[in-house]
Amino acid sequence: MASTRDRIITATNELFRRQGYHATSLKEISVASGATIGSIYHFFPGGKEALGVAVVETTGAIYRELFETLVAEFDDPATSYRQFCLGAAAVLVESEWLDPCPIGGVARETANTSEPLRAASAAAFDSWVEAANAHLQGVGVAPDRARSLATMFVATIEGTFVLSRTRRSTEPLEAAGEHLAALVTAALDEPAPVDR
Amino acid sequence: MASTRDRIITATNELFRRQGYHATSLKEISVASGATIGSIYHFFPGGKEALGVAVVETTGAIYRELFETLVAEFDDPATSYRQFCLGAAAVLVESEWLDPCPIGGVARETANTSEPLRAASAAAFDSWVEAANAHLQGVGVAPDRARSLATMFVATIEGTFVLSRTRRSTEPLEAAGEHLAALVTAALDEPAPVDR
DNA sequence: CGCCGTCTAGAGCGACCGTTCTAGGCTGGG
DNA sequence: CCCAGCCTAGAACGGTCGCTCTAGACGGCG
Repeated sequence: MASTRDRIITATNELFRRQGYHATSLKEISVASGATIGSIYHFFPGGKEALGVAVVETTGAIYRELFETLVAEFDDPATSYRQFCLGAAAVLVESEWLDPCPIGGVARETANTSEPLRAASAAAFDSWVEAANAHLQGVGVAPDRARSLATMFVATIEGTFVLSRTRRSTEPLEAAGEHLAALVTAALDEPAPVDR
Repeated sequence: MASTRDRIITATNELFRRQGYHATSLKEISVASGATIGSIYHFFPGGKEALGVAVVETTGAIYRELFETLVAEFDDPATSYRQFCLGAAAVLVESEWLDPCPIGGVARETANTSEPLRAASAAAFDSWVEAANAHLQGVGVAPDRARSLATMFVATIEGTFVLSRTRRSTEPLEAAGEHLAALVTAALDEPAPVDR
């Protein structure tokens, strides 16, 4: 059985994915994790906000690793990004439309009301952009273009999560996979900037 | 002075943009709008949920019109989408990082917990996709490709809002503007599908 | 065995939540 | 002038929130 701390984080992660930050109470987390309120405050003396930061940091690191392993499975870079979207679509359907990413929700709810949570979310997003940037540069995309495309990738993924989940359709993720693949292919074909 | 009902909706819209659905209380809405709790329940007998639906529907319609007028200002379609992103970036900075779109937050918070709010959010997103779809087909993009690109556009916009706001940077919106413009240009150049 | 730091247990705090209720002002038509 | 209607006012409800506190269970080490 996982440690109490890990169970608290895992349970909180799932509750955030289902209903977000503010709609999730410590009592719910207590019940779902099998830990008492006292245990939660023992491991996270900063209360709900500190627990939220820990969840964001943990999930951010896991997803970064997931991206890196998943993207390394394909020889063609464009295929990697398309498959990433299709994989996310499968997760979305299997989980019955749980948000694949608890961080997006936390970020949206707290970007103007909690600096610790905003900063933790920004750091997670930054690490993903950096991972995609490194991958794109590794396959030959010019540096400035790679960073811009990496940012676009992370933003589009987050946006398609919202759209697909709200509309109960994998169509946005499939469309994003195709268009992101096209952008990657274009960036590989013509490494020079295409500014107007 | 605007009608009480309108003031309630406007105030709620702004509070949702700042802090989301669950973090906004009826008391806050009452103070911000200058209407009493009794008035809120008079105009929205369904309570907070019904008020949320009204806000989503109102904002959804306004933004659809905004898109249509804004996109008609430019002759080159690619420029329209780039300018849309740049305009959103300006709004974001001017409002000191208020979420430009209350619907995305509401959708993310309630997609699995309130069917009326989920349905209203989905309808708003659908109407935007339809507006972009109509615009793209109007400038000569093939139907299936136009719909896919329109979906990608709405998803990317929502995603860049989250990323830009969380990171306190307009960079994601600027990157999205460039890449969306490139996708539109490509769709105009080669109307045939580019599937692998 | 006895001790101590780590972790768990659960009652209880004040504050605030969404909601309901009754009563009173205000306005336009008879 | 009166009165019926729509709208406002604000107290009050039960419930739940995040959080604090004290007490005890557990296990490794001297």
